[in-house]
Amino acid sequence: MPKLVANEIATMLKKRISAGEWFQDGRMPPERDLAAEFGVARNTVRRAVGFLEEDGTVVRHVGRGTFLTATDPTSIAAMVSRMEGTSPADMMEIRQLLEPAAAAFAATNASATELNAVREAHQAACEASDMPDFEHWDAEFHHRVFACCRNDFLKEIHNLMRAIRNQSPWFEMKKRSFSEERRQVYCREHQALLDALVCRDPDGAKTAMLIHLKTVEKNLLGR
Amino acid sequence: MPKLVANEIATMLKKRISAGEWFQDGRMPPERDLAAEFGVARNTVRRAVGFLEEDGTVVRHVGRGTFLTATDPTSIAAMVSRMEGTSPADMMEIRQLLEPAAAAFAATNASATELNAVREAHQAACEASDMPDFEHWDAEFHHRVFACCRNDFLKEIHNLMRAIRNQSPWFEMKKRSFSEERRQVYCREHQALLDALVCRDPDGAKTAMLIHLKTVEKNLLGR
DNA sequence: CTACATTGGTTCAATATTGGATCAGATAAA
DNA sequence: TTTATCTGATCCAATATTGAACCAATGTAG
Repeated sequence: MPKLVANEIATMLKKRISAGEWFQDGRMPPERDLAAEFGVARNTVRRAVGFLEEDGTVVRHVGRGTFLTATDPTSIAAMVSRMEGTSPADMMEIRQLLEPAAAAFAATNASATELNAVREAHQAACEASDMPDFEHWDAEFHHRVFACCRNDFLKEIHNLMRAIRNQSPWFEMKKRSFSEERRQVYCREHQALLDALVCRDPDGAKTAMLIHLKTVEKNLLGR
Repeated sequence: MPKLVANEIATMLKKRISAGEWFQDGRMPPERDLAAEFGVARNTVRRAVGFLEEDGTVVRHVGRGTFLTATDPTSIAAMVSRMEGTSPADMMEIRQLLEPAAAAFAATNASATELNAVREAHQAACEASDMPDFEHWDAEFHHRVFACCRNDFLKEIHNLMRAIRNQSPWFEMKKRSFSEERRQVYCREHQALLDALVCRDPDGAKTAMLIHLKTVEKNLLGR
């Protein structure tokens, strides 16, 4: 069941743990200190830490303190939690690695039905009236390109990237960098990519995707 | 200025949900906040949210809040479990996409310390006496190349691939395809890659990695 | 060893937050 | 007009948070 402030505090604590905050001695600050730091009552911190105790990321001892359990860095859960802290710059670098290649795969592998799905997402993005609507169809467009690749693993990697980018700090960033002018540029670039796909032109698709991602990077990171 | 009706608000909310706005903890803002944000009475927001509740996209709890029900397709756990079923062919395709690029990054970004770590893993693999030992240092060699990339996300993707390949069906496959002769080929190819890295030759490193992975693919998939 | 400070464990009453429900009046469309 | 919808307001019920006090286990200084 979802929780409120306590849950948010638990999330913050997890982030700071996975960022390596208290790894030197594995000991967390006292609950009273955390309460003061977060500006909430100790009871609330206690609930938050209770959640961490439930998933076993932490153990508590009366009179001694709260300690991190030795998390296996090779566990998939640990990897995923580290991935969630991916910086926008790192993410864009990998997108520029994967997505042009995916576009090239798509040009040779896509079925007519799949290409139609890409086209539909493109048109919906072009007709979108506001930022969340456009954002949705933009993401859907990229996702449907990956769906054409016939490589399930690649598709899942893209799902992972999409999920990371859907987290709130990213959302704020995208909202800041959005403008009607940029939306129209994106639509033109999507169109170029779509054209290359229907022409079954792998190199053209690859190039079109790379150009598009360079634009996105410039808008998002401001460089 | 068009008037906001409950239905329109409902569709706006749906868009924002599908754009990933509140996925971080699945909790929507309080109705009173939404009412203020949309500049509309709370009753109207209540009807709008009521529609979302009817389609089951949302559940409401008195005193707690309104929560998204859609967790599944975007759940990271679900993605990872799908990834675990990745076929060797799909995996090799993505390795050939990522690892040559990673090798190129490594050639330009690696510190001397990191290059030494790569060399150590290479030597340990060359001196390995049995297949599990070699397998370990081989994986470690590739991992240390990724560690040179200065892109944490890329490093984690490689961790993920490594974890998947460490599962038992993969191990059996690797055991079948192993031979002393092949081990020596791998060592020579690793050496070529290492040489390119210490020469700070991105293109050479990329090519060496690609050649190596083609060999691995041929041995593993028999084609 | 003793005395004291620190820290997590527990409980309780008061307050704040949040969704649920209803009503009278205003506004707009048919 | 009639009908439907939105508004602004009020109260209720369920849940969360607060602030405080006290307990028990542990560590530390003397």
